[in-house]
Amino acid sequence: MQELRDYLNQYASTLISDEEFEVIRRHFTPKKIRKKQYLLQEGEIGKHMAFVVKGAMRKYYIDEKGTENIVDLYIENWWAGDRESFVMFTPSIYHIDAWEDCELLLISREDTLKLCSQCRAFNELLLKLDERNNIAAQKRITSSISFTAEKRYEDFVGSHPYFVQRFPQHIIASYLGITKDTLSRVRKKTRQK
Amino acid sequence: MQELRDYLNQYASTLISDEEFEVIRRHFTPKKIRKKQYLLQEGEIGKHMAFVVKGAMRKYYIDEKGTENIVDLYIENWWAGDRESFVMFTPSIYHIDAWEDCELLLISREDTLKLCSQCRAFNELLLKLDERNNIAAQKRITSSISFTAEKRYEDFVGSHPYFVQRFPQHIIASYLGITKDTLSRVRKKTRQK
DNA sequence: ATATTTCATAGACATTTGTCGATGTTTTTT
DNA sequence: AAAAAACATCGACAAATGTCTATGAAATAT
Repeated sequence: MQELRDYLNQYASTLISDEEFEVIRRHFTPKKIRKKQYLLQEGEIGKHMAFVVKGAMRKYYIDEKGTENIVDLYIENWWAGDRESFVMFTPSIYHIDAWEDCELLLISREDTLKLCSQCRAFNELLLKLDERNNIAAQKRITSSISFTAEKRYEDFVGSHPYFVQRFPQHIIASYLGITKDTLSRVRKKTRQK
Repeated sequence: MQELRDYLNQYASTLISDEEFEVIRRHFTPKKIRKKQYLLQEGEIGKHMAFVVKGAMRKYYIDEKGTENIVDLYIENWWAGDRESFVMFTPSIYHIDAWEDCELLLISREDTLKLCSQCRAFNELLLKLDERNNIAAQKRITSSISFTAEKRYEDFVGSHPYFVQRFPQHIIASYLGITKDTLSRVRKKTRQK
């Protein structure tokens, strides 16, 4: 759990006390899942958000052709989950599975709301997290609607170097909204410079 | 200001009292801007978020070729601003200007934080708003990295019918990350069905 | 150690989307 | 009312990206 505490302290405006952390800790459930296992499957309701203590995960949906379209990637200190399903209690269109063996900390919607009203630090965390997520989402949208494949990849490598080491190219290509073949071409071109 | 109050009540878990609204109201500054005027220009720090009481706005950045790339559109009851610049106090890469004459309510970063800690309803609002924004952003990302131009437009018309009436096609095309010519083709194809 | 699966690259070709210049219409400005 | 600007569409061509099949290397499972 120390990982979560360190993480919270990064976001809180003041250090989290032992008692405070004890309250927070009690609302999370540890869970381990092995490579290739699902945290969430299409059609299910995403009852939990998962803090990634260790491991790597991906979120994707499967289109009419049966192709996996990766929409999110997660490693340590990221939150995995389908926010829409989690908030609205609607069936998810996404799958989330483990790309590596994972250690997670789960929290339910109910406990999120409870913690949020009970614990100042947690409320703050959520606000800042969403803020950060929104900023990141805006950047990703800007990039995906107006950059070429080449620039998108450059950008990605620059801002997420760790992801490049943890996931193979065809996964990253899909995350960027291009095919593995196009990514391969882009990399070749870059190499020649 | 009634517009803001109605809006807040949609999000608050309980109706907002007169005193409470008075506190909130005091933190906002009304501002009118005419068509084509800027709310924010590239290089400036986005010191305010703007609640759109009336009118229509767009947010875009200008690339090396001098092309405007629309990244966001706003009409009544939307929040306009560059969140990154607003939160981090960094110069914005975006322009935000009025597409129609606008009535806005501005709030500064400082006042946002103040209100947030003073007023339960406002804190709740921010949480829910960010939540909704994140969900919408996820959808837009999913759409822009994995749908064709045709499906993206269909999707857009379905979820934002009002925008279609307020903005010309070349603006919407840019928002979707395609050219006006491609959108014109897509529409022609759809018409023939 | 061997067999199997996953991964990255390549080339040929198809499809989608972008670019550009032209045209006619509508809207706005003067 | 006339002139100017903004808008939507079109066609021809170019560029970017997708599709598919094949190949060899690397990683993983048996």
